[in-house]
Amino acid sequence: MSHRLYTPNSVDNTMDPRGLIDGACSNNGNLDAWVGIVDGSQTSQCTEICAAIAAVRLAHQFFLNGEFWGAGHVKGIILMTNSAYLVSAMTDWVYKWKRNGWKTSIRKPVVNMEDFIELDVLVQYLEQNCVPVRFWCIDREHNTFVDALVKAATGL
Amino acid sequence: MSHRLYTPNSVDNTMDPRGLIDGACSNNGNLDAWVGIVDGSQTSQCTEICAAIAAVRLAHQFFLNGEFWGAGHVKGIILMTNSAYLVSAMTDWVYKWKRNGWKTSIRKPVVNMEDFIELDVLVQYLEQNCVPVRFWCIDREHNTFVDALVKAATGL
RNA sequence: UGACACCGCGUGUU
DNA sequence: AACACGCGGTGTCA
Repeated sequence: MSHRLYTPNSVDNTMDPRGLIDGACSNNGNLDAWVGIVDGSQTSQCTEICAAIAAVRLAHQFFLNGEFWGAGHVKGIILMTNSAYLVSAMTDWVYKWKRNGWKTSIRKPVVNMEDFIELDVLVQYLEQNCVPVRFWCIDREHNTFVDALVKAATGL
Repeated sequence: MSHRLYTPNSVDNTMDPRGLIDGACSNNGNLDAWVGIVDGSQTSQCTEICAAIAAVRLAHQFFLNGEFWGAGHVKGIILMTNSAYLVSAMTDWVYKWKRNGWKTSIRKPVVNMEDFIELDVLVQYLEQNCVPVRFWCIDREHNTFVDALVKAATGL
């Protein structure tokens, strides 16, 4: 995949490990926060999932491998996104999909199945290692905080 | 029934009497063409049938009563809809239903029986008066023509 | 199992 | 304003 991954260069050691993620596709999408994905060939939904995957991978390095900032100071992560699609998928639909063989409500195959499986595996691994992972949906109006992080991360 | 019926305000006298019909339910459906039905309490299937009934009633006034545009210039009507349910029902299933006492393939009563009967009576009456009635199923992709009529009829 | 319709929500791009 | 991508639900039939 030809993703561009954004991560903050310098982060406060005591920062609350809540993750703001965002995905964008094509030439005008360069939003990011803790983790952002920009890809020109994927669908918008795919970039949202890939951003979540990258964020959870960071969480793995942080919590399990202790590569970032020294581990052990926090108890879980919260992924905040404006994608109701992503939140509903990871908090509701995945459980049905794993039961029914990844079929849509109209019995068609789930389109981003592989990415969702990858994300789910990473999340479940964290959960089993006592690192709760939560998905929060935040609305467009409350993105002032996100914008600030975007500017800080991209140096704009 | 609390239907709203749309018909064109001014129609060319020589217009081809092919009917584009459409039904929608709830608050966001105000598509129409020659005949459109909007209802907030019926099912989507019911509105499709009701739109067909309204269209055939217009055909009655046009062909049999001569109320519209002067009769006698055309030889039949074609109802174009995107509802495979309506087309299959009127071109295939009704004949079985009239034979088997309006029973589904799993021996349940046909849900919109009364509306189908009303429509069938109107259609048969036209047919017996040498006015052929045909149902065509048109797909979503070829709705450019329909959209133009919708805009003209609704004044958007 | 398949088909069609209707409705709702969100995202992305121009 | 337009396009496309994704999901859920209900109503109907074969």
